[in-house]
Amino acid sequence: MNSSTVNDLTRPEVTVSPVEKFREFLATRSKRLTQERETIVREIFADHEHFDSDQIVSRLTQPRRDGGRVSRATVYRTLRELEKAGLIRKVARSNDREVYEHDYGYPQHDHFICEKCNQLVEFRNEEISSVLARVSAEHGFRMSGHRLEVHGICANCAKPPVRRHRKLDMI
Amino acid sequence: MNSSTVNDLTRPEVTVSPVEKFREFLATRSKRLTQERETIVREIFADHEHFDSDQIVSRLTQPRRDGGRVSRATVYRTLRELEKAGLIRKVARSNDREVYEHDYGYPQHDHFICEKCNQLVEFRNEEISSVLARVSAEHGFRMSGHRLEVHGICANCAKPPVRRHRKLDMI
DNA sequence: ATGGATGCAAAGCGTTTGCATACAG
DNA sequence: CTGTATGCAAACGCTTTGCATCCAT
Repeated sequence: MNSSTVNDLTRPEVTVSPVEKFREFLATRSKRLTQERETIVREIFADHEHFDSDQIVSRLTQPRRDGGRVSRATVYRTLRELEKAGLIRKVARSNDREVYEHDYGYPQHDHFICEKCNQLVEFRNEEISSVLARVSAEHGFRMSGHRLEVHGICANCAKPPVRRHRKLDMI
Repeated sequence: MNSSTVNDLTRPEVTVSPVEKFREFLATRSKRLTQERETIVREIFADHEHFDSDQIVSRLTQPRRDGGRVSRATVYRTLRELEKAGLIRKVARSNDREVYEHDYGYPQHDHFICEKCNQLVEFRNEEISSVLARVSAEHGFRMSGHRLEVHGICANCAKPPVRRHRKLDMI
C-alpha cells in the first residue's frame, strides 16, 4: 500500500515515488495532485510495460475495483503533464500510435521494433550515447536526448513457423 | 526538361529518375503512372528538402503554371505508394506531423531536431550503423533500417541573439 | 473561498474512404 | 474496352477544448 516502496527493486536509484515526484512537479506550477491524477500515475507505474493513451483510457474509463474512474479527457491532459514532468516520454511510434514508457528512474535504452509483430524490445548500448554526444558536439548541437528505433524482424518472428506435426511425431 | 538527368550531381549513384523508378514499381503491381502521380513525384524530387503531406497538398491543390492540379486525397494516396516504392520515407516526427524525405539515391544519415526552431539538420556518421548492426546481431534481430532523432538546440538557436546595433556601430 | 481540475460532448485536425466519373494501358 | 485512379465530401480515429460543475489547497 505504501507507494513509495513499490518497484524499488527495479528502480534502484529512485528515492521518491512517481506520485511524489509528480506532486512536486505540480507544486512548482501551482497545480494540484487530484485523485484522478494519482490514479493515472499509479496505473502507469504499476508495471514497466510500454503503453499508449488508449490503453490507459480503457483501463481507467470503466469503473474499477478501487473506484478510480477517470475520464478520457483527463487521461490525455494528465499524460501531457506527466511528459512535461519527465515521468514518461514518447518512445516510438508503432501502428500509427505514440507509445510511451517510463522516463523516471530507468537507465537510457533504445528499441527494436518488429515489423511483423509490432513488438518493442529494449536494448542498452553505451556506445550510441557517446557517439551521439561526440557528433553533436562536432556540429555545435546541444543534445538533450535522442529517440532511436531500430526496425526489422525480431528473433521470434524470424524463427521458422512452429511445426504442426510435433504431437504426431511423438506418437 | 529531361527529368532523367535532373539532380544527377547530387544523386551520383542513381541512373533512373524517380519518376521512372516509380513507374517500374507501379508496373510490378499493375498500377498506373498517371499525370497526377507524376506531378507529385516531380514536385517532391524538385529539391532535397524535408516535407510533410500538407506542404505537398498546398502546393498542388491550387492551380499551377503547368496545370497540374492534384487533389488532397490523391496526394495522400500517392505518398503512401511512394513510401512502399522506397522513394521516400518517414524520417521524423516534428510538430506532430510526420516528416518525409527522399529515400532514393541518397546516403544514409540521421537528424538533429532543434527544440527551439523545430528545424531538421542532417548528419552522417558511419559508426552508428555499424554499432546498430552489431547490437542487432547480438540480439538476434534482423535489422532492416533505423530512425534516429537527436533532440536539443541547434547551433543557430544556441547563439546569443543578434545585436541590433551593428549598423550604428559602422557609422 | 477560489483558482485549478473534471466530465461531457462537441470541435479539431490530419488522414482515409465510398462512390460516381475519368482515363491509362 | 476494362480495370485502375481521381475528386469530392463524408467518415474516421485520436486528441483537444468550451463550459458548467466540483474540489484541493
